[in-house]
Amino acid sequence: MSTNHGTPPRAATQGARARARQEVTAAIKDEARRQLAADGPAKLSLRAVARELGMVSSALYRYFASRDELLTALIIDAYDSLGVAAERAEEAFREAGEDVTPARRWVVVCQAVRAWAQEHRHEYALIYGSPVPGYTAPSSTVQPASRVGLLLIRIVREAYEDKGVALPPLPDGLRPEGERIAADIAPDLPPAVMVALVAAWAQLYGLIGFELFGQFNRVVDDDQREPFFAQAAAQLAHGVGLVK
Amino acid sequence: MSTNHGTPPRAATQGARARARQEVTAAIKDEARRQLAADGPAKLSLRAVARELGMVSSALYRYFASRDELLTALIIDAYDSLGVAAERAEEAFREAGEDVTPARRWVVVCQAVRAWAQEHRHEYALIYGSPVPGYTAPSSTVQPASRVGLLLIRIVREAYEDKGVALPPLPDGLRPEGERIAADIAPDLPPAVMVALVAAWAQLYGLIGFELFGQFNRVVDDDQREPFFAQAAAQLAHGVGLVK
DNA sequence: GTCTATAACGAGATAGAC
DNA sequence: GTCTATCTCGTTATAGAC
Repeated sequence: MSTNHGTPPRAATQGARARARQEVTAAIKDEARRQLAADGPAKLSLRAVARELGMVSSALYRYFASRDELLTALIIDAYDSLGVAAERAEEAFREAGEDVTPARRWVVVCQAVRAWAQEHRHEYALIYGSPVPGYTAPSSTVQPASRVGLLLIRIVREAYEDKGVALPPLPDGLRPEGERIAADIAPDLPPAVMVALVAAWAQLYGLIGFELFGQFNRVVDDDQREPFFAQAAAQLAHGVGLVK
Repeated sequence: MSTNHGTPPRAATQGARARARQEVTAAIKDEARRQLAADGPAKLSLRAVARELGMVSSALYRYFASRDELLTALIIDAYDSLGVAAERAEEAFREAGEDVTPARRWVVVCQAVRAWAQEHRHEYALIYGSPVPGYTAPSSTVQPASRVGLLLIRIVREAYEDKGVALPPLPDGLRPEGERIAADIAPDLPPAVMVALVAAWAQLYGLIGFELFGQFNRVVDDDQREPFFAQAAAQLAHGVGLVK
């Protein structure tokens, strides 16, 4: 209701404050990510972050109420960063590409996830690695965590609308669960597709995690991992019914 | 050169010592596994293990030269325990089962791995979860780590010998790598089979890890996870060319 | 030879008084 | 916000019991 004529106007003052707060928040998270890379999430300590930033530990509590809350912020940031990377890659491919088939879009998304994981291995470990002892993720992480999954669903859905999806029917025992998953997430897709999609989604992270965490070390040559992954991702696309 | 007539004979004496040593070693590892479950591998502490056992920390060094060596022992034990579980399940199925097809044997092994992972979630996290910060596994872990993989290869090989494997050829770019993997691990199998096998192997752990680490929480119903997994494992079998 | 206990070092975290 | 006293940790040196 009150207008503001003064200098500096209230909006600017609040803006400046908000900006400062945002900068400190960002600095805290950056330093926390550095410690994540060095010592892993289990040893993340508010005190150490504060020390490194030249602050006193109590000052940090103005920005994050607890270590767990800082962890949650890092997790949400990681999911969002991964989601944005995947979405951008898919969009760029769709806009620039010739030969845009659903299967190719699927592979592009898989490759984007793999690339992000390799550029952010510690954040990847944070969200898809072992759970942090003593920490349980709050429900605010659920939505960011689903971004990549929803993108994959969108690709399959559009292929399905164009009749570009072909899958054998589900075994009877799984039909009800397939219907439930579909009802929850993508009511327009048949149960068999949803079940295959959830499996492919998990399998994608098996491929990426094995490579990232060294399980391929004496198995797949370093310079062959990219084509190997592309082949496996294409097989996953086939597994959810996307035709070549 | 000196013979021993006394009682107890040397063999028994050594046996007793060796047995005592083995018992203490086992107690140390048991307590370490307990701490693994409570605080994760990053916080595993020799001192805490010693304290809990009523020993003094320096005494532990008679059994493990360092904290990392204790970790290595736990890792090797976990791989071996998992390998034995998978091998036993497969053997039991082969001996008792009617309808023993390669695809069914494959699914049985996958289910055994999943069951072991759920009964030993912290050991599973140790070997297939995020790497432990500051620890790099020595080469002595490589052989135990390959037990399950070799079992899966054996199943596919026997199916291949019976012409029970059908796979499309590899894309040209991956053929050399497929040949290299085959030459290293299973020279009698064609490159396309080996590439598909390595991918399926990684994907299996994606399924298991997602379920274990909570990624399926709002996606697959608790009581439907077993049939869901069985279906996915059967699809993996199909992916390596095992026919129904 | 094999084991355990004492003591210590250097580094880091933590709690609380000020 | 600072300082200090008190913890933990991995690891080693040493001495003595069996």
